Amino acid sequence: MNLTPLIQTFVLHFGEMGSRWGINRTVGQIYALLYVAREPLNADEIAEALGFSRSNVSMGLKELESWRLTRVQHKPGDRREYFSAPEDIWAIFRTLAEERRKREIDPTLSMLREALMENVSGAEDQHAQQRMREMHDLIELTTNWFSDVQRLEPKNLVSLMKMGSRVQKFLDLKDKLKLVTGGKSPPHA
Amino acid sequence: MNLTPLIQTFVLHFGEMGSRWGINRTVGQIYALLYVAREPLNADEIAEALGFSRSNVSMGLKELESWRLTRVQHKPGDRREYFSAPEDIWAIFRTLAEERRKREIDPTLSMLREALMENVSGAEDQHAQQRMREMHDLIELTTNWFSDVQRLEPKNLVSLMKMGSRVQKFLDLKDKLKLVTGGKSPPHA
DNA sequence: TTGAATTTTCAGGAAACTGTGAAAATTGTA
DNA sequence: TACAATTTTCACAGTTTCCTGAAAATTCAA
Repeated sequence: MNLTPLIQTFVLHFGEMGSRWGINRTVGQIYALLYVAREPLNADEIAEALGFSRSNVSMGLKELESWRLTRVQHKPGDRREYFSAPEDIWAIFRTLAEERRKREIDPTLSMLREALMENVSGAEDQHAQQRMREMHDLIELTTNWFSDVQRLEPKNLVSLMKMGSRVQKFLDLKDKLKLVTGGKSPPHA
Repeated sequence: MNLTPLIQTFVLHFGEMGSRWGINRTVGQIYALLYVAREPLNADEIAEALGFSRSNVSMGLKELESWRLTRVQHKPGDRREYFSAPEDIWAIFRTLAEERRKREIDPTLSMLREALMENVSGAEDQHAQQRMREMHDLIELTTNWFSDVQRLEPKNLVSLMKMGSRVQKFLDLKDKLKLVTGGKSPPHA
């Protein structure tokens, strides 16, 4: 690895973290490198910088592409592809959340919905269905809310977050004044 | 596995999902089983139901305990320990979030803070530091907000979530009326 | 079309992770 | 204290995942 110590620490950390998240070390390191790099990098430069084989880098980049986390561009007079991470970290965050939803949450919700359609009789199964319903409702509520909120302008999202739990006071306000919504029922209810 | 088909599907699904999340299959299946079980189960019952060795179950349960996701109780005249998942799924969710924060987010924030303290000169490192700062700020903002919001009563949390992005309208209201906060600066700013 | 540059695929060795049974340790009771 | 019940530890065999180099495929310029 011919990286500055600063960048090396960062890259190694995300390699480790990746493994805990079911993402392989190579992929974590490649993305960490792209994320901090000043310029887009080609596959050879990545392999060189991280000490991985060229083919390993190729597979890692494909994996990242399947997550829509990279941008590819070309330089004039150079056939090689140059990879980078998006400038906007909120965009990265959103993409990550969308992909995880598609790959993990949605299949889980489908499985739960099918299980809840079953007509069961035993007390064991009835209880299990009740628990699955609770899980289904929680997952559906939180993910719908998450994608709702992510549609806000980043600026507004930040100010919402900075309010933290004081947002509650506005909900109380709403209950008292019945303003704005005029009593319409909420979505996803 | 001598489980009803309904429960078996659920258990197998979480075994698979677990692997994608860096949680091993055994642990995922054990927790799925505890989650839907009507009664607390002892280790032998779990091993029997899932077809795992007794020792594997023992290790899986220890792992779950280290995540604070299980409750242990005893039956009168029976020395064995009986395991269950908490009744309240919001509590499970909160515990999971707290543990992940402790294990993954906090170490990452420390690493980033240390990297940001470094006094660097090269343009490469200066850019890297800038990117790390953006990441640090985003992680800190979202996790602080998350733990703030999780302190709300579940009932209020649910109504907040059901509002989705319409919460924005209340922020506009705040800006117009300068009510409630009276212009105090927000936390974590 | 040819061929050099580049990327991708893939078989198989290396490394990491899992799951087991046997043995050790712990726990509770007589 | 002794001992039976129960839980935990651990070395190792089995399995999965990772990574590589060699070969195949693709791309593009001449």
